[in-house]
Amino acid sequence: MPELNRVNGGTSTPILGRKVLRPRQQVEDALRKAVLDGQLRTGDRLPAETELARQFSVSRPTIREALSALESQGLIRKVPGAGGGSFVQAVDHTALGQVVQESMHNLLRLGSISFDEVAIVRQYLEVPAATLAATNRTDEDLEELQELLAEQKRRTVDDPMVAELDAQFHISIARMSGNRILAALVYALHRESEPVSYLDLSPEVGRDTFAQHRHIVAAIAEQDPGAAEAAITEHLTYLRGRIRKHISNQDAATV
Amino acid sequence: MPELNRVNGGTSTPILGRKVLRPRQQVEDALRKAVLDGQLRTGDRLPAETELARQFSVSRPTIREALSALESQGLIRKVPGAGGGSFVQAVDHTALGQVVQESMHNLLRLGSISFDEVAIVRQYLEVPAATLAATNRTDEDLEELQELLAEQKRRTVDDPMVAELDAQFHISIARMSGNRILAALVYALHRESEPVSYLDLSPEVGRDTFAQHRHIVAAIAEQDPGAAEAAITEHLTYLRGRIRKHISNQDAATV
DNA sequence: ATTGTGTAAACTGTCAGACGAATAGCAATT
DNA sequence: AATTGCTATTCGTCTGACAGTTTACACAAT
Repeated sequence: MPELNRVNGGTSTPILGRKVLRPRQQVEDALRKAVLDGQLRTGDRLPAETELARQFSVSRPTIREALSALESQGLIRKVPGAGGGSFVQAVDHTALGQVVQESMHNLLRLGSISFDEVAIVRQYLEVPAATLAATNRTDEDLEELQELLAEQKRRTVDDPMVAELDAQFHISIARMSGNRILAALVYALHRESEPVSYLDLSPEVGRDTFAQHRHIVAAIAEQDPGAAEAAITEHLTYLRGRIRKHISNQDAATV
Repeated sequence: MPELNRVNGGTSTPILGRKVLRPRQQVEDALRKAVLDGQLRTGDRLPAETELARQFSVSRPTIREALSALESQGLIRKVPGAGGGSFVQAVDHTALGQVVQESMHNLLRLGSISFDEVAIVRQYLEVPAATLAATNRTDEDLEELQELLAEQKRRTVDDPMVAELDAQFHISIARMSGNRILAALVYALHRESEPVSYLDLSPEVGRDTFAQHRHIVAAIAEQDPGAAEAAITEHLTYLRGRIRKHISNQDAATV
């Protein structure tokens, strides 16, 4: 009596019994495929929910559930009102950054990961980001960094904008690396680790970090990857010694 | 006449006009908050949809839409049937890995990012992963690596399991780093870059990479981070020169 | 010519109620 | 002990309706 399941590795592929796909799942899969295969392009408008319900021979709530899933993934955007509908979205690497940030935010809240883990991984990626930025930056990139520097120079350490400007500085460098995944990950990691918030920020530390930022920008200006790597490494090492302990953290704190 | 909007940075916080929250959004936010604040614990069962509809004074489809959003985020799991319902899930860093993998998969399909970007970032993270694994590995970790090595030794380069065993090898090392974010990111980056699939895999290359894997494991066994870093760097450098060009890729290919 | 107001149309958001599908638990039968 | 049948409880899907939102257009007022 031959076995009715074909054995493949550790799992069995049934000959007869296939897992049925529920209506909502079929609709969701079909629409996602249309988007990912390029059959639907960015900006294209999907038919109205009532029309999709007619085309797929399902009820409108089933369509709604499938569309909501695609919206959660960022593949479409829903617009109410006349001229509304579901529109295919331009999905780029910033969607990855946001999805990572949101997921890490939840995990931090749940205690599944720690700030230290976030901060350490951020540092692993900031070094190559600066190095690549030195190689790949444009003139406009450089101007932008210099403007950020000028804005930082105008601030004292008690200004609430200091943390935001620092974030913009590092996130911009990652963007200028030319590697979009690096940019997305550094964005998310930076936003979730909030390094400046945990820094013991005296006026002296403010001056030191500003000088280090200037060295980083100079290396990027000179398009010198080695100098950029050295400058960012020095900056991160300096900061590592000046972190207040996290209140909820039992381990040695790092930024 | 004072302005009715309080200006804060580039955005305005209205004094009077606040963006209204739709019923579904309120329900979703309330349930998410209950999970993230620890009011609901892993394994807890939420009330039935009809009961939640009664408690929130909304219709059941509205509850369903809110629950579906939470399920998309991995915060709950829905179970049909008697004894079913919505259960709070244990969310750990593997959820981050999956979310990143899915997002990157879509972005690759859409052409928003390239394989090279994925592969390069993976390499940036594999070096510290091996280094940390040398420091933080347990005896069980080491046994697992040695078992993976033994399994790899049994395979010839045309065996379809070679790619999977290589993936397991690298992903396991990242897990042994003890940094959960690193583990999650390396998992996703490895799964999406599929390095072995793009390798020009001759028997000689197979032997060389196996020897390199053995050096990596030896360094991890000795708990020597410097040796682990050197071994993984050598391995990645070796592989970088032996990649077939990506079919859809215009740039120089790397792994 | 420009601005403001009202209306209609077209879409999504939500509601109410019903039935189908899936599942666990329990009792009866073999 | 294993199998089958039944019941209750939940989620999944359906139908139909109304509410809310938005755009476009027509018309009146300036």
